[in-house]
Amino acid sequence: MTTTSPQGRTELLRPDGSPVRVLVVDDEQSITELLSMALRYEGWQIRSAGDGHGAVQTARDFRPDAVVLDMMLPDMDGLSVLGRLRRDLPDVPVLFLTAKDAVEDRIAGLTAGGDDYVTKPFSLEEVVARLRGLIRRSGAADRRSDSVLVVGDLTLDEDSHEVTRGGDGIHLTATEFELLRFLMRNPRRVLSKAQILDRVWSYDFGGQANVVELYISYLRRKIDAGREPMIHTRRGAGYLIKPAVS
Amino acid sequence: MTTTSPQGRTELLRPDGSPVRVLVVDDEQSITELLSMALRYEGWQIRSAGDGHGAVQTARDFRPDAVVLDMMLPDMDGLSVLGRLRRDLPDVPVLFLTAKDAVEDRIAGLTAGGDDYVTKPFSLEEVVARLRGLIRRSGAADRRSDSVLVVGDLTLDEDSHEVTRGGDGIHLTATEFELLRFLMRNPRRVLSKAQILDRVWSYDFGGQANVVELYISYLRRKIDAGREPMIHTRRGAGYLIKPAVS
DNA sequence: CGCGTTTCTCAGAGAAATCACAGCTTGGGG
DNA sequence: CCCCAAGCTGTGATTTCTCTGAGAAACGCG
Repeated sequence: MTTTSPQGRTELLRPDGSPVRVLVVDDEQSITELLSMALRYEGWQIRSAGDGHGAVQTARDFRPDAVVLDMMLPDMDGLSVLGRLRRDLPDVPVLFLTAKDAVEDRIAGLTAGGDDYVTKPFSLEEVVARLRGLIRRSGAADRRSDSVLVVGDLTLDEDSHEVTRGGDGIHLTATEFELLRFLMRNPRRVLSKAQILDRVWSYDFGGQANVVELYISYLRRKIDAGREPMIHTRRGAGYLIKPAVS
Repeated sequence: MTTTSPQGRTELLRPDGSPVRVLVVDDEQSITELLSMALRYEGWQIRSAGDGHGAVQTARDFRPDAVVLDMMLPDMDGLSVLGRLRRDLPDVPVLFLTAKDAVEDRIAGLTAGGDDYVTKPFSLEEVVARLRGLIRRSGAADRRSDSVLVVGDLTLDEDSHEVTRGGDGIHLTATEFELLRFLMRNPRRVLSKAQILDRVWSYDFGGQANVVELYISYLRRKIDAGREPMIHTRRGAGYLIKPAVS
């Protein structure tokens, strides 16, 4: 089931109308806090744990609809945690967090069962999007909710990563895609550069805030080129996207 | 929930009808006083603290619906305070105050959970507006309250920053927008130039008082141009806005 | 390892917004 | 009806913000 919040955002709900529950497991507190904050803002109910034992225990009575699991925990390795989680909750989808340089083939096997993973450092948009996908596909939330965002004649498919405007396919790079997704998930709302940076770029990004300007510029070339513009600047406030005709 | 006060102002209330509670944390007493005064005037219940420990303690039993938090406190850094606040009040939205030049220096992740920030020196209108936005979106206040101010055929959307009169879109600069918002939040009420200056311009503004006249003039060109005027001068007293037909 | 692609920094051009100043207009008290 | 204070607005200097080209560095893939 999906409902539309007053902000115009669509949120996932479980079939019985209660909020989706997500368990976040990471030993770095800054990470669990960051994730908890962002995921709560999605309207989900969050619990967090700092190690494998805590995770298994919490999962037992919290019965989450999805788990975010760091593969590198102090007390047990990710696979053991996964095994024990699955004993209690056989169908819960898991989003793994792994270091960039971690052995990819081990993860590959794990994700075969419908799970997914993101590498650290991640961007919140990425984590949220993948979690939404996992939950949607797991059937914990209404399956009718689909993965295509539409604003005016612009469409973005979160599953296939396909973007079209007026029917024409548009190729975007990964960053461009995430930026556009964030804009399209908040249509007609002014988003500040800080918000965009916090959401679309990795949490450890230490660079210049004008990357946002730069990527907006790239997006405009691809999305708005020669058409009625959909991406607008609110000087001193931020950017927003809205249907062209308005 | 929203109600309309006798003066014609719309104020946020909590679902149970009690006033919204806000905790203000800053080490400069002049700032906490300035803010407390302005926020009380919104009909909110205010407590203030001068350091991190005080903030955490006060938050514990005051249980605010929102927190205004200076990032630069004498006893602990902003992030620690945030962490402890969140332990007790996981969902409370936070409005950060930061120095202008510190902006680049890691606001990272702060706006990610739906929080927001303003840079010092700020204008009271800005703080109030952002707090209202945070509270509205956090669900502490009734979600029916929306973000559009309406006076006669003039509308102002605080989310999209869109302004229309009689259906026609009107482009305003940042300062014009804030001035109009202040007027529209106080329709049919005379606002003195001093009030406007205190409210719409930053607290350290040292310029000529006639900027207000200047910006009223700009607004009239855009809002009233060729139409029945809505912005009126009360010579010697100030300005007011009201529906054209009266 | 090499090549095409993507990400990001830097810096300059340009546009827009803000504000001071000054001269002009208006309203109303005497 | 005159005059002055209060208010209005044109001009232009200055500051601030945004856009974008060029190129360096990092990445991904064969």
